Amino acid sequence: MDTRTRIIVAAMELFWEKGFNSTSVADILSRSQVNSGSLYHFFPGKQDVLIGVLEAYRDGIGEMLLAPAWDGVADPIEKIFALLARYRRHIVETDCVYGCPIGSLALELHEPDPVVRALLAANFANWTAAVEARLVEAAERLPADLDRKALAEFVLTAMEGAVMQARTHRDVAYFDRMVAMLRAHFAMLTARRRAGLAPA
Amino acid sequence: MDTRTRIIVAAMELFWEKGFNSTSVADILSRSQVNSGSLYHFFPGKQDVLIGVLEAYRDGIGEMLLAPAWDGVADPIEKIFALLARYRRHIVETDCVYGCPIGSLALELHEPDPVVRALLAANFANWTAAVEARLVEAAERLPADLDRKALAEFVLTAMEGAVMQARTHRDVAYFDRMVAMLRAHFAMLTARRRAGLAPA
DNA sequence: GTCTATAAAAGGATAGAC
DNA sequence: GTCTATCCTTTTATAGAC
Repeated sequence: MDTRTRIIVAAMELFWEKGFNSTSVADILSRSQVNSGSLYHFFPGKQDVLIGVLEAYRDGIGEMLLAPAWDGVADPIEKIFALLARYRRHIVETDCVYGCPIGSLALELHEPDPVVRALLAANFANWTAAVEARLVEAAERLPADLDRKALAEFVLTAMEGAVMQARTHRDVAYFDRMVAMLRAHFAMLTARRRAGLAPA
Repeated sequence: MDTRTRIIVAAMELFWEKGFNSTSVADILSRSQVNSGSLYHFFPGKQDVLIGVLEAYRDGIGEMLLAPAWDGVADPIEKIFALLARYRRHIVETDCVYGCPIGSLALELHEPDPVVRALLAANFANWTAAVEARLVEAAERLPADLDRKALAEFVLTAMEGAVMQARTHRDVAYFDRMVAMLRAHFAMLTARRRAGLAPA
């Protein structure tokens, strides 16, 4: 693994574990086994390392997140819940300290520069686009007048909020209850489609 | 206003504007017009100022948040949406940089000490308890088998997630679409109650 | 309880040889 | 591209007079 990549990987881990502000450049150097001079050769400053990390998340969403989550799952709506199940696994495996790396950075950085903010937004947009595509695949089971973009975003916001609650309360049950509510929401939508009713 | 209160108020504002880690003790001293010696007379350290801030939020939820939001609103379900409208106003008034002060701290602090974590959890618990109480008031319009605690938490998680999205994209529309989805959810629940159907 | 001065450490970033 | 040494600023916290 080349030096630049080692730095990005180390920073990715550290920003996720401790946040951006609580991670020092010394932390990154120590974990990546790189010297100060090398890091500043590749990156003008700490903020540019963050940009590299956010680009890596953006470019890796398919391979790192979606593909593993959807392995062996064919049904489009089940793919959405399989994605949520992936987050549940992260929560359990970290004893409920898991935080979505993008969501945590989005709330930690109060005055991000435009490039950073755009990358955070792009990461969220890719996530919802992937969910929205599954809703399009399942179109015949959902109400014809459904706002698919809004529902895809709703899944993301519910996931982010639930991760926050599970983490704060140190209890996966908060995440599970969110999933149950979303399941109920989808059940009511498909019921509405089957009944051929006008919008509720 | 006494010194201790001035410190808490200044810190409350600063933690909300810049976050905990990005606020220095010097920032708090400057805004509150207090000297170093006085601050450390009242608080052992910066973290204890945070504890004071979280206690103030916890003790002030009724007066600072719920009462203003519910002024002139009688219907229990509308009170829930009036609370969300309050957040919408904050978002608009801050040009979409608004972040929920508790939610932001919950994600920024990756290894909070037990007292801080418990206070964050207590703040969330009070919020959902207030929503849950409105759901109890509206019980006759909702399905009998509804998990009211889960729905109250769902409202909180959706709000937190939507505030995150609106802020990251710098666009209230993300918040508005979440509210529309929640409205649809409530509409489907009340329709289910009126139809007297079994759980979807 | 409040004031000023300052200690002690950590942080981001740079210099310059190799 | 990599190495070591180091500068400079910021930050939390303390000392001790009043």
